[in-house]
Amino acid sequence: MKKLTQSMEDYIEAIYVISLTSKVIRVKEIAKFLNVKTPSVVDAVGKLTQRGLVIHEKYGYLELTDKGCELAKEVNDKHEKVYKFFNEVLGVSDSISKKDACNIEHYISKEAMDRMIKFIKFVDTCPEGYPEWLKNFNYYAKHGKRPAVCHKRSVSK
Amino acid sequence: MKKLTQSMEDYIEAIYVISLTSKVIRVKEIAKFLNVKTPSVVDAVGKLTQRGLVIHEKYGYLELTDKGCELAKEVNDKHEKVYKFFNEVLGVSDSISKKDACNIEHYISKEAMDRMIKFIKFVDTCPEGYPEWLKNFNYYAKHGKRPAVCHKRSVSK
DNA sequence: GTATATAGTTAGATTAATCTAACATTTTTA
DNA sequence: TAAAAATGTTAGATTAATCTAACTATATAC
Repeated sequence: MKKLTQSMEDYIEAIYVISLTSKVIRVKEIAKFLNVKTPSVVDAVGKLTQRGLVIHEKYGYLELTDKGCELAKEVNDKHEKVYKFFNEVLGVSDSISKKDACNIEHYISKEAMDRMIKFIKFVDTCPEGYPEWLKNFNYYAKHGKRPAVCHKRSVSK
Repeated sequence: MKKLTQSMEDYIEAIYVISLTSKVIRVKEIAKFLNVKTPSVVDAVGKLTQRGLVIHEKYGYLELTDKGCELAKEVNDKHEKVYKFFNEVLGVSDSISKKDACNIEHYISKEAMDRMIKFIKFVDTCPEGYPEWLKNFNYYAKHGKRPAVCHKRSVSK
């Protein structure tokens, strides 16, 4: 089956995200979520329905099929991970990280995705907690130079 | 002036990149570079000409105006930096880094770009050369676990 | 239970990016 | 220098994503 377009990915992801906090899903909510008008949503939902990703009772509620849900989760997962990487590793602000993730999620390769995920894990599982080098990077990014070296004594004995 | 579309950015960047290794630029080369047909190029060049970014002698050569060149460099710079970050920091393969950079260059924010650039610099200006933690990350990405700790003696005296 | 408000749909237009096929110009070459 | 080859352009079609305006269905409120 052909890949979804960026736009269709947005729609299916929106439905998924809305479903996380909302019992029922309506055309209007999707429109609001994505900042588009309702006819655009109807159009998109029609296409997603044809592909068996969404079920839509006319004039009624929407839901994702299993396949649709799976796909939506994949897209959203990329979003979350790119967001986390930009925000937590690179230190990009929340709002910009969100925007960037929104766009990049449609384009980034599996391989790069994998590396970002591993990078986050690498940071999160650092034996000494939040790693020194990342602190130093944040300092560097902010001040344009490394922090003054702290000639700390060896911990080993 | 309105922002260029992704596609227009591709065209202007292509012209710039071709100009780096080629004395003269023709419609056909751009088509080949971007994997599109010549009428698409003619179309795009028309639009870029209207915006004062390109000069095109009918049936002849093309060149970027100063403004066009500046813009093209900006786009290409993003490309280069994203490529470098993916490749050198995240350890993504050359070819995939290139493809990802190609897409992401159109979407990434100034802020994230800035952080990536700083990250690369942070790595490149590490006082001890290629940083230990990045070696460790590469090991981690490859093997799924950190390298066995080397209880090295303190260097300080 | 009818009128009004809200939500959803359809029809038709617009913009952007692409293509193919036909045509025009320029360059090459014999 | 005339024919052939290569390159560039134009016209017209297609696909995708969006919109507005008009219309339809459902829900709500007296």
